[in-house]
Amino acid sequence: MTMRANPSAILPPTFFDRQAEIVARDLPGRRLVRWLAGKRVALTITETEAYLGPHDLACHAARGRTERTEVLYGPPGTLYIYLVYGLHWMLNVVSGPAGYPAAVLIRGAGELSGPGKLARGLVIDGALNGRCAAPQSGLWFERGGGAQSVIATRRVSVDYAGPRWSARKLRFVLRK
DNA sequence: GCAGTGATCATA
DNA sequence: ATGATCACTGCC
Repeated sequence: MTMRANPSAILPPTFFDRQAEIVARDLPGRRLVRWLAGKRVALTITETEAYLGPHDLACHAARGRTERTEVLYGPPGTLYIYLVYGLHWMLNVVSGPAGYPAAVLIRGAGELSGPGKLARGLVIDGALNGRCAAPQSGLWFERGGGAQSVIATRRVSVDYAGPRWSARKLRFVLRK
């Protein structure tokens, strides 16, 4: 009989109830856990990006509350998963208080480098959109080491947001 | 360098 | 209904 997760290791909604920038900086080094075909797959998060809210022109919420962005307004720890370029699913976690539309994009974990490859590798798609990051959804986060050194850089592919927002160092990469 | 791919959203 | 855009990837 295997435990799906050590309950005390699971990052609870309160972990995500902080500014997206703080959460994004805190996640590298922690574990992304996926329950797949009766097996636990746990990968160390290597790369994240913060999308700060309606004022952040790179954030989907900057273009208003729509059917797609609705889950961004949900409680912290909600999964926001959407398709981009018709091909790639993006895994995000809603951060900050309920009603405030901000999120953290998980860009890499384990050997999976790049958000599209991460989702594909862990069999993540729109079926998880709007679910809570918890064992019952089959995808959650655990403490792990954390607190290792993290490098902040500019976010990828957000030039459309203009120089002010594309210049912000809101991408966080685990230093090896 | 740039094509593929289709949901989403604004415009009408 | 139509067209532009896109938080990417893989191949040239």
